[in-house]
Amino acid sequence: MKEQEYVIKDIDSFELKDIFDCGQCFRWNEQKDKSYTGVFKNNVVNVKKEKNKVIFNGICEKNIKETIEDYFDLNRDYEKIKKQLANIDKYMKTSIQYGKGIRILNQDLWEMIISFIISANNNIPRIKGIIERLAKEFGNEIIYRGKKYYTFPTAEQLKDVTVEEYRKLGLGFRDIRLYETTKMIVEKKIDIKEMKKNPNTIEVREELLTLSGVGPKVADCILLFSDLKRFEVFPIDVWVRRVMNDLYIKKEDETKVSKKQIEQIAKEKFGTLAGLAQQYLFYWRRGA
DNA sequence: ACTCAGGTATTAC
DNA sequence: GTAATACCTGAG
Repeated sequence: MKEQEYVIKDIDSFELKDIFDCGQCFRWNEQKDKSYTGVFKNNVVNVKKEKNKVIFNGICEKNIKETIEDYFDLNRDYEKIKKQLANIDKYMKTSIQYGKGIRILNQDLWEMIISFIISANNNIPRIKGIIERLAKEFGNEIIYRGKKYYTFPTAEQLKDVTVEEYRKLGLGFRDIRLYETTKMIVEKKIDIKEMKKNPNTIEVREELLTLSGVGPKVADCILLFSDLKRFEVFPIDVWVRRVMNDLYIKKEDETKVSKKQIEQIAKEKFGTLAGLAQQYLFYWRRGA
């Protein structure tokens, strides 16, 4: 396939570091020239920011302009969203200033399910390593600028992988979860295509929770970061618990703060934009 | 050697 | 329902 290019001038709310380091994705890596290269669906793309321009270059299955507009959520007015959230209080204002270039990517649902199962009780370098090894072992090769890249393996491609093989790739105790979840999806016990059509987030969440390795936090990450795009959820991990306690609850021991309390505060403060608020707060507190 | 990291599943009150 | 505990692995 041939390289394509797409250039955008004067775009708001678009900073490479904020987008790729805010915790939503695992397959974008910074290059020597400060650009980022990543693999998503059957595409390999390099993104570079120069002055008032953003340059997208890569191998895309379809038209690069449409591919990028969809993946980078370019048709959403983040300036408007940020204004709304910044009005809530001074903490939101601060965190939004910090992560002003964040955009929530439209990532593949299946990839997000597997990626966030892997993320459980794990650290980012290791999560990224595992995903790369999975892709190299079971995904498709794409050559871009003389270098080999690998697509995220489909459910079909993981169908016959054994628990032992996963263990060899360093999955650890998540091996069985990957195996079982893949099986459920391939056998259509859970139909992830139908999920996208269901506007009832509560129902979709319940369905996700039946998958092995998917608990409340992972389910919410999937809902928020995949192309399900449910902005009303509020994934609570250690960092979010920390920042919510620091700002709004102020208990001595943050680990004793109940999830319920955090959820309630998130709902009344942030409403349908809770997921976005979570991202700004998470990124700010973590100080990436 | 030992702790910790984007939690979940299991078991026990 | 809510609380305690084990769990692969590899980096610091």
